[in-house]
Amino acid sequence: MVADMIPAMARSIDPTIRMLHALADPVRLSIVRQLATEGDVCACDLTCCGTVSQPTVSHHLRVLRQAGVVTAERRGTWVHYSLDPDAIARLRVLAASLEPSGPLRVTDFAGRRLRVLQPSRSQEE
Amino acid sequence: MVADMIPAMARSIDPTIRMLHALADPVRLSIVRQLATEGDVCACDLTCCGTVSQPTVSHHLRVLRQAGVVTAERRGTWVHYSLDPDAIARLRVLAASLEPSGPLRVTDFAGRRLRVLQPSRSQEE
DNA sequence: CATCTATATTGACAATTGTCGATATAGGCC
DNA sequence: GGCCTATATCGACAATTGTCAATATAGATG
Repeated sequence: MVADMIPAMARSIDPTIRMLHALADPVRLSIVRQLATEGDVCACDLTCCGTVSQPTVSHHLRVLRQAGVVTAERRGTWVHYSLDPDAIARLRVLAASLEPSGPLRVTDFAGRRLRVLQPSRSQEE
Repeated sequence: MVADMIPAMARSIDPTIRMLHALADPVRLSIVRQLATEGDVCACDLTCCGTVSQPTVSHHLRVLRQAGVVTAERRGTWVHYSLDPDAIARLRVLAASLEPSGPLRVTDFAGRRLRVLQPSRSQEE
């Protein structure tokens, strides 16, 4: 119905991108870390401990939900959030797939490096 | 000198956020995956295989460099890019810290769940 | 029903982002 | 020096994002 209104990142086909994007925000990563520590947190606690407004927290929780990072369950008036273990597993799999010893890694040609230069200073920072 | 011109995300204090943000783009994750597979790739190969222009690839490589995800070394005319193993290690550590069995995890109260509701349908998707 | 609290949505805005064409820089080679 | 190729930067633009105040919705309780 309102499918055309879904933002591009939310409708990105690659769930890994959606997960990374959801995690790549200070407020959202803070929420995720709190959920990882405390396991099951009421939205009101997430609201109170942050530096941003309640609608902003609600917005970030929606982004996390749509990315599959968290799940929500209503308990009466309150809504409790938890990390989705599958999402964390996907993150671990991603890290493993990028690891130098990863399954698909083709080794670079041994010792082929000619010299190592830092990228010219002016462009960094 | 031009310090005021650095975008907010690039000067984010949390290197984890910078790394996640750098990975949370289709073009950049594609580059990172190619580097994970092939190990050491010339920028010209990254340019040719993509669907975006050369300046765009160069821009994304800069984002990845500034986030510490990749390193660059010049070999004559060419610049070869590699994944920074430290960045991948940081990603693995992050995944581990979010894992349900993670070190800081406080278990949720056993069996305390009252009921499980999907968030109201209209807001998802 | 009315009222209260918790959470979500809407609408607006400034800031950031991804993209490109044009241009600049750097290195190799004649 | 001049020329060629590879890469980076610049300038501009549309699209997306994070944020808030205001409002709406949902559930509990009187």
